[in-house]
Amino acid sequence: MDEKKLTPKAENYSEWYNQLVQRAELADYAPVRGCMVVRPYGWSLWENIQAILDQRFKATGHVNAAFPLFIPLSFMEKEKEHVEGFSPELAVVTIGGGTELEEPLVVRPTSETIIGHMYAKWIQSYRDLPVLINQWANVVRWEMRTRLFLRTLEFYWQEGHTAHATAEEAEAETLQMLNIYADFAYNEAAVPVIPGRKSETEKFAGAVRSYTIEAMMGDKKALQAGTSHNLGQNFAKAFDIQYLDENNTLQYCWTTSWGLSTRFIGAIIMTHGDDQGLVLPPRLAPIQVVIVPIFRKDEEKTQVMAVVERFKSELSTFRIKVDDRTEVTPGFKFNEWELRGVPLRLEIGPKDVANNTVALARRDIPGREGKSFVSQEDIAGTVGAMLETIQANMLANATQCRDENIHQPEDYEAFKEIIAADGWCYVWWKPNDENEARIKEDTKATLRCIPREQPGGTGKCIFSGEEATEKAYFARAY
RNA sequence: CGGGGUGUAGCGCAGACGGCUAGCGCGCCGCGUUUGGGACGCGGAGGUCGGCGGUUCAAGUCCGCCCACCCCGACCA
Repeated sequence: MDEKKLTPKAENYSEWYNQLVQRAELADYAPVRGCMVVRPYGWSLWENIQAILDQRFKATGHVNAAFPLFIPLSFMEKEKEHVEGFSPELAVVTIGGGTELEEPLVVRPTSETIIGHMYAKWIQSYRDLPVLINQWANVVRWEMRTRLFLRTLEFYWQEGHTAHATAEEAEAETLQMLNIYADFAYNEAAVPVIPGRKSETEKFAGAVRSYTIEAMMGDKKALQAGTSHNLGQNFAKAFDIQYLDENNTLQYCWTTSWGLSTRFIGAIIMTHGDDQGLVLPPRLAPIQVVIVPIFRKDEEKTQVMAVVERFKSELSTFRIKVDDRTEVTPGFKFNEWELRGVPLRLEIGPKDVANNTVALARRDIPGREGKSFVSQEDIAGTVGAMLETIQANMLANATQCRDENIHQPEDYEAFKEIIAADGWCYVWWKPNDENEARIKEDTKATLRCIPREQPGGTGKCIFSGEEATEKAYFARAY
């Protein structure tokens, strides 16, 4: 067994994922079961995700704030579905400073309740609306089975919470944020997600309607990569979030919440990663370009490093790293930066100095085919264009892979075969909780989403055969 | 929480039927030679063998209990 190589995806996908996350230094296991340490490289990736989303939230009128980690247990119990959904996975603090607390505190699994409580204080009039707040925070959910980034007891995310005067406004907000997530996934992460609505059984505990962006991982399992919920007046009624309208009538607000977490890093890994390791989309990569100088003698070193220095200043608008370590060979560095998913690598050696060239190796195309020699002239232009090409190619590859694995079976037998072979099914569906549960029992597949884009017309429900007006995606999921 | 597996150096592992100073590869430190796809030589450092208890002249090794982690299921962003 070659310890230098990752376990191939085809051999053991979970093992491939676990090794990759740790060896690329994205995250490590914490001394507490189910918890992770996000290492600097992984956190840097998260910071890039944060920066882009944060900018888009602000561009749509949202502001950031910070709410407490601890929530009175009684708050969680005020909204019936919410407490039913979350009580099994709450971490509860009962002792503080050595004495038993009068009321236990839950470590927030999400912040609808405590934010709802505050909104009730802050909102008096229709003039106070809408309230558009986001927070970047950590939350805790006591999960049974955990995996780095995908499901840990504690994870990092943003949660937006808004309050509106009308149902229409709340729905528009919910969809606006879903669109931001989908656009982010496509255009920044090169993850071709399918935006859609969750079924009754899959929706958020306490929501009227939940929307999701669903992504297909390399093993064809679905991953919910972001969610946006229309909470209707459920939380407004539970927490008395009321306002006086223009006619001096007391009204309940309409609220929403939406979140995207560090799980998205898992989505990036499993959408783009290959047997060499991580493949990061240029727009999000902590390091976009790594420069590997190659030389033997001091004289060569001087010449090579002169070019490297020039590149450093010419490429200053990119996130670059010069790997000038002398204790490892260039070959070692190539493998290491490929493992860590750097989109583009420049190799500069004596031959390049002589020829006024540089070797350009793109991560999205492994091996020799991804390597070319280009002129040193206008290196910034060349690099910029190549990074865009890589970004586009990654999205195209992921989209192709996704579409190749989505099938449209005509009957339930074919449906079961496709699910058994790890495919996704796109089928006519007449909403029915019991039938959905039966499909899950039969096949382990769940209704991932009812996509926003619909073909129109009607068809026969894949399970019941009844006339259905919508199509839905079914797949096994993380 | 059910089923399976694993705990020996930072990582990966080996240590019949108990036996004396616990070993190997990678990594790490030093010196030298190297450097265009995971370099090599020489010399080093590094361990309460997951924990507790038991059996024994003697326990990584046998027995019991506990703990942790991983994988596969049921629940979830």
